[in-house]
Formats: sequence, structure tokens, C-alpha cells
Amino acid sequence: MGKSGGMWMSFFRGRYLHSLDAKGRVAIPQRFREALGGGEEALRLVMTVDPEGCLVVYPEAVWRDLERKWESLPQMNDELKTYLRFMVGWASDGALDRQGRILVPPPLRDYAGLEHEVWFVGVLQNFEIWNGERLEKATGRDRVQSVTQKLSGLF
Amino acid sequence: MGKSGGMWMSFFRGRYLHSLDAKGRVAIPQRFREALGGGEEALRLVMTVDPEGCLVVYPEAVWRDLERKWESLPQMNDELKTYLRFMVGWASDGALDRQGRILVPPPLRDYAGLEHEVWFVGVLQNFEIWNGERLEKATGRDRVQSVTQKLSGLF
DNA sequence: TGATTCGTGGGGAAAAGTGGGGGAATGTGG
DNA sequence: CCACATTCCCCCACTTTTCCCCACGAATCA
Repeated sequence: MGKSGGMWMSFFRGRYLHSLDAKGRVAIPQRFREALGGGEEALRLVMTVDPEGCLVVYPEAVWRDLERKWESLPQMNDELKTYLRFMVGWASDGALDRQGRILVPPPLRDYAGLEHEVWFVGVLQNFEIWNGERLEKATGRDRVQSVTQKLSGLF
Repeated sequence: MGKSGGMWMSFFRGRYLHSLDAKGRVAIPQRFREALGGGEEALRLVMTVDPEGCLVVYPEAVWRDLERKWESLPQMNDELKTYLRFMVGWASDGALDRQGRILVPPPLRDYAGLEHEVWFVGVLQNFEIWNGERLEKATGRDRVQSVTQKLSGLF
């Protein structure tokens, strides 16, 4: 609310530092909650891992599209099986509690090296949850500058 | 609003020294406000970071075009993911308050090393917010002269 | 010199994030 | 099938941040 009716926030943007409490819960940033589901219904999402060492969170609808795509692929080769074992095998679906928090299952917490402080990072269609040091390595200036070079043909 | 004489300034130009107050707010230079969004509606903008160490501010419309472009690219690309994590991951969207100010979120403040005094610099389609010393390093004469050499073929 | 605009500062209500107590649900071992 | 421990999720209370309002002072313009 407040933020005016402008309904253009359909993407996840920005970074937020939140804290994981002793019970393994974190509050989803309010801005992300808005992007998650709009309406009144309970916001459902799917959380899984990323090879870079963070967690990735998708709105349920977006995740379903991914699943449909995977399922409809022509042939199931070893690479695809490995990939699915990873993405789907780590996936955990859930809903926000009434305070807008999610519970991060212990295996995922371990995978991403999450302690007390965690960073939320929006990347358009989904968002990520990072351990601070890992995030810094992944988005350091040097890394970004070299990446920008390679991408410069694209835009 | 004031000097609505007639034509709009459609580009951002010039540099202005303003101050960030204790709550992290800065007034956008009046000239920039005019360029931002014409009409009477609340002026919306998106602020993110630049690898050179400053903040970049785009009018909402310009930013949306960027997002549309990014979104249409193949998403499995690691370089693109890194790039988005940087550009989108730092992005903060907001509107000016009634005094024409924006709130600079703490993470962005830290990234750009902004203390009390900050410089606004117009660069056509968008403008930047700098820490004074960094700006001086980035636009020192020696630096600019060498750059100008390399560019001389372009115009 | 009075009126208007622009930048700056601060008070205060509302919202967002954080932490903890306790009941329901789940699962495990007798 | 029944204790028992564990996990999960609700509610409430507290702190911090955000945002809306009003007000002052410097600069500008007639």
C-alpha cells in the first residue's frame, strides 16, 4: 500500500539484509511479497539451490512453468537427469506464515551456508538468498566488469 | 509547477552539490525533476549502482525498457545471471516525496560511499550520484584526456 | 523589499522486521 | 495404540525504519 497503486512492481528488484532467527525463519522483504502474489491468497513459493552457492526462490506459478518445460523435453539424457536431480531434488515448497516469513529447511540452510545474516537479492522473475561473503564474491566489481565486457554485444 | 514555460528539458545535464540528511534523504536538483517526468504525477525513478562506484538513477520508463530487454534474453546464461544480480540486485525503485527528495537505502549509500555531501551529475538519459573524491578521480583531467584520445575515431 | 522557489531539517504516525511463548500437528519408540 | 519429543505455525510485543507533514532560511526575481 502506501506505495501508490502503481502496479508496475511485477519483478523482484534490490537487495535486503534480513536475519534468520533461531527457529530458521526469515521474513521475506515486503517489496518481494508484493511481487510474489499480488492478491489476498496465501503466497506460495518454491525454494531450491543454485550452483553458485545460494538459494533461489520462485513464485509457485513460475516454478510450475519450469516443471512443465522440463517434463516436456524430448529425451531424457544423463545431463538432464543430473540437472533435475539437482534442481528438483533440492526443491522445497511452502507458504509464508502470517508474519510474512518462510522456514528454510536445514539442508538448504547448510547448502547455502546461511547463518544469522542473509541477503535477499531480486533478479526479475525470482529472487535469491545469499550468505554475505559469497554474495560479495559473486558480485564483486572485478567480476562484473569482466562479465559486462562479454555481454556488451547483447545490448 | 513553476516554470512550465513551454518546452521540456529532455536530458539530464550538469552537476549539483546537495546534502544527504541524517535520515538518508537527498533532494533531487530541480532541473532534474523537470527532466524526470513531465507532468504532475508522482515522479518515479529507479536507482542502482555502477561498477565505477557511484549510483545511477533512471526515470521509471527508461528502466522498464532495460528490464524488458534483459528479460527477453536466454536466462540460463551464467554471465547474464551475474550481470542481473548486479544491476537488478542493487536496484531500488521509489518516488519523490513532496519536497522532491528520495530516500537512498542504506546498502546503496554504503556501496557508493556517500556521506553528507553528494554530487549529482547529469549524463543525458540518466544521472549519477557520487561521493566527491570518487567523482574527482573518475573525471580527472588526465583520465579524461587519455580517454578522449581513444574515442577520437568515433566523432 | 516583499513574494516565490528551492534546499534542508525534524516530529510523529505507520509500517516493516525481529524475537519469543505456547498450542497444534507430526513422527518416533515403546 | 499410547506417551513423548520434535517441528511447525499461530499470536503478541518490541524496535527500527520509512514516509508523510510542516516549518525555517537562503537565494532569486520582480
